[in-house]
Amino acid sequence: MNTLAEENYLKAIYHLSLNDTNVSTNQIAAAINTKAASVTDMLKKLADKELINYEKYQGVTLTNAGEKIALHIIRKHRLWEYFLVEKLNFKWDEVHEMAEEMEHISSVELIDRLDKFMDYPKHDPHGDPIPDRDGNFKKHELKPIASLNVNESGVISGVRDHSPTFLQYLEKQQLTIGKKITVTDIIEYDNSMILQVENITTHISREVAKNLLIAI
Amino acid sequence: MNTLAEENYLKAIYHLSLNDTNVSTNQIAAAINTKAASVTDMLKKLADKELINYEKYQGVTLTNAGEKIALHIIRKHRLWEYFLVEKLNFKWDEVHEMAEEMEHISSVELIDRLDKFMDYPKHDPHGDPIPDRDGNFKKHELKPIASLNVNESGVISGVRDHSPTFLQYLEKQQLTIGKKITVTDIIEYDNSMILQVENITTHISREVAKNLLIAI
DNA sequence: TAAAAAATTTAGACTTGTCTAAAAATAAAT
DNA sequence: ATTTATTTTTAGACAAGTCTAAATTTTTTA
Repeated sequence: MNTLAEENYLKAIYHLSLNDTNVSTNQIAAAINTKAASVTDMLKKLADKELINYEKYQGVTLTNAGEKIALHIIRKHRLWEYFLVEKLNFKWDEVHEMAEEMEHISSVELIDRLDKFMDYPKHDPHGDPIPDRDGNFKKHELKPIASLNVNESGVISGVRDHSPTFLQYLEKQQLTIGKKITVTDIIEYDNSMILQVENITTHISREVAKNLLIAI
Repeated sequence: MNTLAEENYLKAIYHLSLNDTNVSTNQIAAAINTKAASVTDMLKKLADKELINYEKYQGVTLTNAGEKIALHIIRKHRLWEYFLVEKLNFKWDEVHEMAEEMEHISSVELIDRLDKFMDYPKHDPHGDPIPDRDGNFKKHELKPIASLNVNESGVISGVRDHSPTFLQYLEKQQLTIGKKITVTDIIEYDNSMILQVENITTHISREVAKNLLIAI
């Protein structure tokens, strides 16, 4: 088994890999809240274990083995988040920190039974896909509301910013997963958007529109 | 917050305190699977934090603060065990190791909601009492089946040995929590006992009779 | 009650994961 | 294409938790 620190590095590298193929030392340091020197040390260990491909100064990629571990941790994180929201009635902005601890519980059998108990959910409370036990998931293609034109519609299906502040704001505006929205107007001056969310009208900034995703 | 190691020491000391008021270094070392020298080191740290009363060579007791932490960990352990058995359908001999990890999840709110979700169970799958959020529980008085005479009865309410082997044996003999048993005979030769368990007759050794508990 | 045995503590070392400060390599800019 | 700035790595140190071996204290036993 891997240590808690190793798991956190692999997870961070996985997430960063979604934006950049090669992940840099500084990116990891920022993501994991450590110093670059500490990251370098850990990268050597992970490379020794053949969980990452690492060449000095060149950044890293996950090996298949490393990606498998990362996806298993992400599976656990997202299943526990689903559990916390659906069974224990937490709000979607409250569950991240708890899941951050729970994702390190090791039993595979436990997580498979949890999955079954909740009837194999496909997405976590923020719309992120839950990998199956083999690490497979279909990444539903999403695009920001910001990419819509006037009179176009979509179903809210994910967020790009997972911060509690943003999630709380969305909750208050009823901009939650599954809601159908239509862009009724775009204000030229600041590119902010007027949305029709079911029978409510909402005005969101460009910033929000960029971070709120709909299914393609 | 306390480290994982500290939590494990406090828990071990609590359990050992139930049998001996003063817990010795060697007892802790055995319980926690470390060496006596390591225990001494940790005892100093716990004493500095005022979680235990420690005087060199004299063994330790928990302070109120230490006991409170221990009871909270035990609360979490037992609630998770209950969850694993009642919600995820694990058997009572399968859950200890998993709960051993889950008991260190820190959120108090999480554990209180879990408690509510399961409708405030009073005992874990092995019959051990679950402390409430303040660390209170009524320790139901139990006695071993070995203390019964012929024709006396009782309801199985706990075990003294929590090992999977013992639990599996009991399961097979249908000697599980809540079952009513009556002693129909005691064999003079080896003090083994013949039990009537609902409509089944079972023969158990003295050893088993000592480790299987009924409500007084 | 003095010697032997057992339990406990101290001393010193090791591993994991982190840090700061300095050195080296890469990337950016004039 | 050099110099400058940025990024990354190395070197050396530290805290937590553990270990072995040796020293010390307590307990047991003759």
